[in-house]
Amino acid sequence: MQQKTAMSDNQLKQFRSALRILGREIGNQLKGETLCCGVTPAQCHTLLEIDHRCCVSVSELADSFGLDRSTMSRNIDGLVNAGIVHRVPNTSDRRVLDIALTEQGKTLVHTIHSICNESYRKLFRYIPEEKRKDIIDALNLFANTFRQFRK
Amino acid sequence: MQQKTAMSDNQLKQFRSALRILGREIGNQLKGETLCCGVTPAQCHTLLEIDHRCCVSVSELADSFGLDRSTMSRNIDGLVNAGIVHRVPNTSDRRVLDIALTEQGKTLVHTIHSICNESYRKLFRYIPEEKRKDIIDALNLFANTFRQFRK
DNA sequence: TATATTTTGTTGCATAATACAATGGTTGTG
DNA sequence: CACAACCATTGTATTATGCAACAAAATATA
Repeated sequence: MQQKTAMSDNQLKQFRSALRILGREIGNQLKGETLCCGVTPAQCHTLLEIDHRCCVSVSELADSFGLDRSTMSRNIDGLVNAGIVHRVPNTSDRRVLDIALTEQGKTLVHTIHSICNESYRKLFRYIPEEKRKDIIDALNLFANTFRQFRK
Repeated sequence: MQQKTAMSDNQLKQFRSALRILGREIGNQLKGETLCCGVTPAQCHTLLEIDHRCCVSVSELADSFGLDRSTMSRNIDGLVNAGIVHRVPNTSDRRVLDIALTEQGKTLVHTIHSICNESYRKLFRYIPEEKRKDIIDALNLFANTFRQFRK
C-alpha cells in the first residue's frame, strides 16, 4: 500500500531553516575566499560559470543566474577591465558576444579552484567518512531538482 | 583496514558547482516569495531569524548572519518602519535593544512560512519519496557542520 | 521585398545591501 | 573614579541589482 506522503509543515519549516543557513554560509565562504583573489563575489561567481561552460553569451550567463542582462553585462565589464575575460564577437550571429577566459583568467580560475577545494576539503574532515557520499549525492540531487523546478 | 580517504579535487569541484547552484536557487526562491509580501530579501531573512530565536539583540543577529552590526541595524530600521518588529530596551543591560515581532509581524511571518512551505512542498514532489529523508538529513548535517566550521 | 517584431547587448538611473569609520551611551574592571 | 570594552547608530563609499530606453542585428510577416 504505497502512501502519497506529503511533507509536514514542521518538516518543511525546519528544512527551510537549514537551507537558509546553508545559503548564507555558501555565500560567506565564497566572499572570504575570493576577496583575497582580487575579484568581488559576483565576479567570482560569474567567472566560475564562464569556466564551467566555455564561450557563453551574456544572455546565457544572465539566464543561468536568473539575473538581468544589464547586471551580467556590468559584472563582465569588471572582469574585462581586470583582464580576466574578453568579449569575442560571434561570427554566426553578430549581435552576440561570447565571453571567454584570457590566459590570465585561466590562471586565476585555477587558483580559485585550488583555494576553494582546500577549504572544503577541510570542512569535510568534520564529517564522518561514511556520510560524505550521502551528502554529495543528496546535494547534487536537490540542487539539480531545484534548478529544473525554477524553469 | 580503514583508509583516511581525502576528497579528490574532481569530487570537490563538482560538489562546489552543485553548491553554487543551490546557493543561487535558495536566494532566488526567497526573493520571489518575499517580494510579494512587501519585504525585501534581506529583511525577510532577518525577519525569519528574529522569529526563530525570539527577542534577540542587533549584535546577536549580525553575528549569526556574519554581517556588520551597522548593516543589521539598517535592515531592522526597514522592518521597524514597516511596523513588523520593534526595538525593546533590555532592562538588565541598557546598551542592548532586543528586537521583537509586532502582532502585524507575527501575522506576516505566518504568511511567509505558509507560502514558502507550499513552494518547497511542490519542489519535493519532484523528488522520489524514498530519497526525501536522505536529503533532509544530509542537508541538516552539512549546514550545521558548515556553521560550526565558520566559527 | 519591405516593414514590423524580436533578440542582444549596453547605458542611464534608482535602489538595496553591505562594510568601515566615527560617535554617543553604557557597562565592567583596574 | 578612570579607562577599556561593548552596543547600537549614523555618515560615507562601494557593490550588486533591476527597469527603462536605446541601437544594431536577426527573424517574422505582410
